[in-house]
Amino acid sequence: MAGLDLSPPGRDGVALGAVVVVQLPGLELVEVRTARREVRFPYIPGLLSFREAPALLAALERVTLEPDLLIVDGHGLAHPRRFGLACHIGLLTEKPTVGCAKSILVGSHEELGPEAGAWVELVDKGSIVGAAVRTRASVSPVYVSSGHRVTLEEAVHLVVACCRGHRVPEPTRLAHEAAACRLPEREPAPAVLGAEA
DNA sequence: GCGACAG
DNA sequence: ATCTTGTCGC
Repeated sequence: MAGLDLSPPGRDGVALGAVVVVQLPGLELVEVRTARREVRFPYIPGLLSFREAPALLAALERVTLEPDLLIVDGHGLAHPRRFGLACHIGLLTEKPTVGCAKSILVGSHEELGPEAGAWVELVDKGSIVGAAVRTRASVSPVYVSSGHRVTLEEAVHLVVACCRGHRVPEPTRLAHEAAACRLPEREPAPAVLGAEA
């Protein structure tokens, strides 16, 4: 699976899109790619795709492995038009995609259990659009929603499965580090015939 | 009209 | 996203 994130644009308007590929179930880091790109579109709640998708797609084009799933730092269905950044990325890449945001854009939810793994539905205008998920005890939840070709339940379980003691799932956290130039680019290890045996 | 509002 | 120190708790 892969995590995607974008650095805030610098004063020159250039941002760094980052993709990290990790391997389940151990979450070993196998590839890190970034792409510099000028970001012109302003941040407007609900229109994040137009600002972030180009740089993220540019970074994705540099990835040589074929991640089976993408985790995006933003919402999928949990969006006013039910089509957040995770939906755009998923549709354009044709890959199963999960949205995992750190705050709510639309919807509300009941209290959820304090233990890691607890979750409740996120509801907007009568529709279940996502879930509030406790990725770690004693921290505020993250907000998970389907981006593309995943059910909400699958999305929740995947996010829970790739958390390692932090509030944010590991692919997203590592992508954030890479976008901040704190994690160097990495080539995937060359595949050697018979090496898997 | 007013407030809320991913990153 | 950023502005921002120390502090409380595991």
